Amino acid sequence: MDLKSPFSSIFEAFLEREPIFKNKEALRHSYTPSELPHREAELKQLVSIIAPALKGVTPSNVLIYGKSGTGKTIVSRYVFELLKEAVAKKNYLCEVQTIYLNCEVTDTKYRILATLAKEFGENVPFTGWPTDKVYNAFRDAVDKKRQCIIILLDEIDRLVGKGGDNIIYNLTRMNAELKEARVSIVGISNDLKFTSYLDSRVQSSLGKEEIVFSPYNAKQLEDILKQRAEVAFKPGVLDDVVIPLCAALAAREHGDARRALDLLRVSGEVAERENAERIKEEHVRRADEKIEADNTVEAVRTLPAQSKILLYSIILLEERGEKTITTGEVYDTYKRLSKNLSLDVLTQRRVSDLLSELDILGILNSSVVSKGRYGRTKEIKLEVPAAGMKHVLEEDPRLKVLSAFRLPQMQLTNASTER
DNA sequence: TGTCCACTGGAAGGGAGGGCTT
DNA sequence: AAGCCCTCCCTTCCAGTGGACA
Repeated sequence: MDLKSPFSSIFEAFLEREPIFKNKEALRHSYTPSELPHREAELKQLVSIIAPALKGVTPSNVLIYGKSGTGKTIVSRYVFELLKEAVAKKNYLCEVQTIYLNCEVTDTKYRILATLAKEFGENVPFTGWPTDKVYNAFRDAVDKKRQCIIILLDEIDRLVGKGGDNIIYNLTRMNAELKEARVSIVGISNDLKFTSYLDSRVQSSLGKEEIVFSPYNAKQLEDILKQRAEVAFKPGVLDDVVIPLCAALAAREHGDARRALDLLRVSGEVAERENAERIKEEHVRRADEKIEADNTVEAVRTLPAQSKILLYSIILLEERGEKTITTGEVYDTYKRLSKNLSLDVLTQRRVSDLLSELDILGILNSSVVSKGRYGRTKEIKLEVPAAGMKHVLEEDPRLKVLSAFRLPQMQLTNASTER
């Protein structure tokens, strides 16, 4: 290849460009900074609850509440790290072990017990054993020696209603069965009302101590961003307005520090892609839009096939100019599309659940309305741009043929459902 | 005032799919 | 291979309901 071609310098130019970032990792959620601004009080509170473990006294169970991005996880993990360091330094009376579990990932009784048991060297399969057996394996493994186990259950509210409340009960009652070891639970929940769904015995045992993380305000978010920006960016690349703007935009969303960090990082990426030397207000604005759009596209792309068809049905109805879209209409259209694709047709009951899931994802908005004599139904509105989403859906090879599908024209009378 | 529509949403349970033990 | 167990997705059944209409 002729290296004098006009493209030959493209890579060099790319490499020579002064990057904006010094260490982008500092803006990731997983990064643990050396200090946690505006969370000193919560940190001390948690330390004071857990510290007795070092003296061989079983710490009370703790529940930590707060919305997403208020620093619950990072503070807890930070405290766990401090605890580990303390244990490593001195020979304390009691051995202390900490375990972190995210209940969004590990969301069933079986999986939690299996993960815990594995943590203690037990060989438990992904599935197959009766849950009691896994529990026994875990309990016996823990009880082999005198030690204090502190289990951090992140997003503990995810366990409720999936049979997982049972596991919380088991874990909180476990000490009664242990001879040598002691177990304490630290639960982290986004949902303030979460305990009300629990058995009252579990409620009192789990909520012995409670710590509430209030949302950050814009000023506090600014401090956090400043601290991270110092590590993440080269000096002088940030316009003065950038950090306050990121903070303000994130504060609008219940003071979510994660959102603020994402915003700052994506702003940097947008600027970098444009070969800009500094990050300016416009980059932040564009980053904000990009994050929003990316989130929904990703959510839609990863939907199961049936939900995609359902969403496609709603888009078609909206394109046809329906002012109000009801469950019945969606189900009708969905049936046609599914038959068109020779896929199984789910029942209306199931479809109703899928619609609720789409609602929770923020892809659509449904509200139950009563039309008097004409029954009760959900009124459904799309929360995403129809045309753009149609495109995303048609990317799915299974749905591709639907681009040729045409809905019959709107009828003047409310035709009853056909079979 | 009662009726009745078009659903909603809870409960129970079936069965496929994964994986174990004996 | 047979007999279990767990999870996920789904169906079936059904009581409940807000409000327009007769």
